[in-house]
Amino acid sequence: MARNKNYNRADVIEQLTQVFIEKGYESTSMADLMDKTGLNKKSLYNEFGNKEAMFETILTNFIAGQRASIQTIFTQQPLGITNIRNFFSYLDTSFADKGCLLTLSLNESACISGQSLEMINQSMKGLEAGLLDNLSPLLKTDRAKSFARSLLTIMLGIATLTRSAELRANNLQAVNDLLDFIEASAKAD
Amino acid sequence: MARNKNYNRADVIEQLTQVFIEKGYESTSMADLMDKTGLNKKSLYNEFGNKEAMFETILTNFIAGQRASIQTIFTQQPLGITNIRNFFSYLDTSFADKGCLLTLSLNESACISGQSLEMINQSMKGLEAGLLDNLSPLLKTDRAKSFARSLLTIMLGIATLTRSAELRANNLQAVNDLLDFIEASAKAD
DNA sequence: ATCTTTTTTTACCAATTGGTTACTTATTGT
DNA sequence: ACAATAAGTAACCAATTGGTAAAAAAAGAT
Repeated sequence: MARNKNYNRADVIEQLTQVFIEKGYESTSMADLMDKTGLNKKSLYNEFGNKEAMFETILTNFIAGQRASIQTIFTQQPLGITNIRNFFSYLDTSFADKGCLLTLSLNESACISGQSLEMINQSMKGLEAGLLDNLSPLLKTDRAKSFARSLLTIMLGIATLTRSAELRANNLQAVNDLLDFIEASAKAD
Repeated sequence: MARNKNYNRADVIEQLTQVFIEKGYESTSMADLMDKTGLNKKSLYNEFGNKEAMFETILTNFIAGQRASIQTIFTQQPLGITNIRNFFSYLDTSFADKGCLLTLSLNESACISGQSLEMINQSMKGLEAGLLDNLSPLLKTDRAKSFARSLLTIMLGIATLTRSAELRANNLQAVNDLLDFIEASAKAD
C-alpha cells in the first residue's frame, strides 16, 4: 500500500505528555512539541489534528494510565488506610517523575477546553470515591466523606508543592503522619 | 512641572491582579492587560517596566495584602485551632473572589522568574509557620510540624479545586471537619 | 519496475507576541 | 504666558503563534 511512519505513536504521546506536564497547555508551543518529539509539524497535525485535540488525547492517555495503577491500589483487600498510604506513596514517585497533569490543567482552567475540564472533574471524583471507599471501614459516613475530600485536596496540594524544589520535601511524611493520627484516633468512631 | 497621570496606580494594580489570577502569567498578554485597565501599552510600560517586572510588582502587592490579614488572624490570642479555622474561612472567600495567585504561579513555575518563585516560597514558609504556631499548643512538636505541612497542602488543594465549578463546594466544610477531629482527638497528645 | 498511497519536508500564511520610537497632548511651576 | 516635563497616542518592530498548501520522498502491492 504505502509508506509507514517512522515514529511510534505511544512513544510520541509519552514525549508530548512530558512537555505538557512541564509547561502546561497554553505555554507549550508547537515548536516545543516538535523539538521534544523530533517530529515535524505536519506529522503532528496528521497524527493528532490540532493542538487542542492533541492535548485531549494526551490527557485521556494520562488519566487512563494513572487510573489503572490507582484502581489496583484502592481495591486491595482489606480496604483501609493502608491502601491510602500506598496511594500517596505511588503519587509521591509519580509526581517526582512526571508531575501531575491534572493539577496543572485545573489551574489552567481558563485556557483549556470544556471537554478536557470535564475529564479532569470526572477523574477527581473517581479519586475521591476511591479514598472514601478506604476510609469508610474506619469512620462514620459523614466524617469519611469530609476526610476523603481533604485527602483529595492534599493530593492536589502536594502536586503543586512538588513544583518548588524548596518545598518538595516532607509532604509524604506529613500525610503519613496525618493518616497515623486518624488511624489511631478513629477507633471510637 | 508636568502633566499628571489620569489613572490611579492602586486601581491599575488591582485590575492587573485580576487578569493574572484568571489566566496566569504566561497566558496573559499585554493586550489582555490593556483591555482590562483601559490603559495603553506605553503607559503600562512606563509604570511597570516590562511584563516580568509588572508581574513581580503585582505578586509583591498581592502577598503584602494577604499577609496583613493573615498575620492578624494567626496572632489572635489565644493561639489555637480557632485561628486556623478563621484562616481557612478567610481563604474561602478570598479564593472565591480572587483565586490564589500563589498557587497558580507555583504551577507555572517553569515560566515565571526565579525572583517571583522565591517570593512565593517565602510566603509559603510564612504560612506554614503561622499554622505551626497555632497547632503547637495542642500537639507534640513533630506532629504539629507534620500537620502544619498538611494544612498548607490543603490550602493549595482548595485553591486548585476552586478553579472547577463542579468541585468548588464542600472544601471549607471538609477542612473544618478535619480540624474538629484533630481538636477532639488531640487531648491525649 | 511502476503505480499508488502515505509520510515527510519545505515554504508559506495571517494573527499575535512582548516591546520601542517618534510624536502629540496636557499640566504645572515660574 | 511659557518653557519644561511628563503622559498619552499610534504606528511600527522582529519574532513567534497555531495552522496549511504543495511538492518530494519512501515503501508496499501488483
